Amino acid sequence: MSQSIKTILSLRELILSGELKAGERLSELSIVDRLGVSRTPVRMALVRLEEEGLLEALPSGGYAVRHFSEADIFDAIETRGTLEGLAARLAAERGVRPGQLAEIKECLHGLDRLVQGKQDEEMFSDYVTLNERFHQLLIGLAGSRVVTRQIERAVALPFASPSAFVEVQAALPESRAILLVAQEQHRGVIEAIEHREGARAEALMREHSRVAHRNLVLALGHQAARDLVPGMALIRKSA
Amino acid sequence: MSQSIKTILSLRELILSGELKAGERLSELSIVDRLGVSRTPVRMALVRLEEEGLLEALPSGGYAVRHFSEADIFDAIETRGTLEGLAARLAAERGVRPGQLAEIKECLHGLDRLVQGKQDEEMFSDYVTLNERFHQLLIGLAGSRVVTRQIERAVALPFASPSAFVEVQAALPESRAILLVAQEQHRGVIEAIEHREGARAEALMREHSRVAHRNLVLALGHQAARDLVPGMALIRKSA
DNA sequence: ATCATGATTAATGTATACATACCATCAATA
DNA sequence: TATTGATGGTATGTATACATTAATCATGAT
Repeated sequence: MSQSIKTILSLRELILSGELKAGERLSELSIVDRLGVSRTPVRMALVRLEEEGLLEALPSGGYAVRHFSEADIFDAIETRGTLEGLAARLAAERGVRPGQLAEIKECLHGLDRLVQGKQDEEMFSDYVTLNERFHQLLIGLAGSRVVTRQIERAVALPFASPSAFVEVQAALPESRAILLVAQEQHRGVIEAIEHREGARAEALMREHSRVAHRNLVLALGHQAARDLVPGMALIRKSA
Repeated sequence: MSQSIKTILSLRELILSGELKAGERLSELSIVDRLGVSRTPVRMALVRLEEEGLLEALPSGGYAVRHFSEADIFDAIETRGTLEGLAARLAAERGVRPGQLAEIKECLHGLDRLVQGKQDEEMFSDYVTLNERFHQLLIGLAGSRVVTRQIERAVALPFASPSAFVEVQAALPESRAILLVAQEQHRGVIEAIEHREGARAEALMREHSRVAHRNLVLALGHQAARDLVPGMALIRKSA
């Protein structure tokens, strides 16, 4: 593995764990000292993490750990929902190949089995995997490199991912109900795409993203659940 | 001006002008020879242009000039419209400060005066400036850093910008009609935001982006107009 | 006391030497 | 003849020395 990749992974971990505090300026040399690689891969990692949204470039040069408000998380989720809605609508309007449909339906049935089974840790872990796959496949149904790329950027933020709040969900009493609702939305979107119902597909996908909104609000209420939100270390009350 | 910035500007120009052909692989050394800067700023420029969407990273390392299909342009415009629609809806739902509203209304009236005046080169040049400003201000009305950032990325592609097809438009017989329609949409969006009509604001902003769709189709028909489309050198029939 | 100005320091920006991985070409052997 | 291996060249990856710019602090004058 290259030094650049190693540096990206290490830095990302340091940021998400809160070891590097939000707002903190990151000098290249301090990272060199900390991680033991030269400035070149460090610079590369800083650029990539800025692109990812974890860092912000300072006007005078250099980078600082970005901080987010609760409103930012909300907006990131809304943005993802909007773009996934676009993907779903395009898929419905343009039609999809039978093979693709079969593939995502299989994924859908896998999720069905999980949701109907008993809820233990393994189940939530499998759910995350299958859920990510579902969203990935759905984006693929739109058949658009441009849209795919844009969504990839939108979900790069740790709390914007479709599965960002599943861990939180697992700790909530409402978890089964939420899973059932989310799965019904999965089913509906595929049905809408199959029937070429663009508006329905879009609306459902948008609403689906609001499951994350709800989980966010619930998580912010329960102190225990807060710490399960990925990237929570970056959240500040204001700004 | 830094060497990195100079390299980015030079490379972008070479790519958009078609001097570097779509699909062509760019080795760092060849650029070093061509532009007379060292590998370090060249590498930085390559990373930034990949982020911008003009280059694609090859699996084996290195970069190639990206190429686009007509469908890609279409999707890029649709993506921008969707995100600007999101911004308009959020602005309407959340409300905007009177100062902001006054500012964009002033911009709107400036556009009014231009559209009603006679259409010469200077007018189209001013139109591009004011139109960019209008879109910029509108995005600001949403008051969301996350949404702003996402839109900035979406319009980075040369043909995705709100003003990408204005030059084309100027060369078309339908240009006055198109300008009038576009301006009516501008007016309607602001009115909708002012009246807190989220759905209307979103729908109008989406439809507004389809002015670019129409201009694209018209441009592709007229051979003379084709060359006025920014980034046309990157367009290939397939892929 | 405050502001300005200079020196000092520390940061990023740049160039380049060196390491390494990949690819193509050619030769040798099965 | 085909396939495999060795070998060279060319690319990117990395480290680091050097240049340049920006921030900071101290010192002086107003």
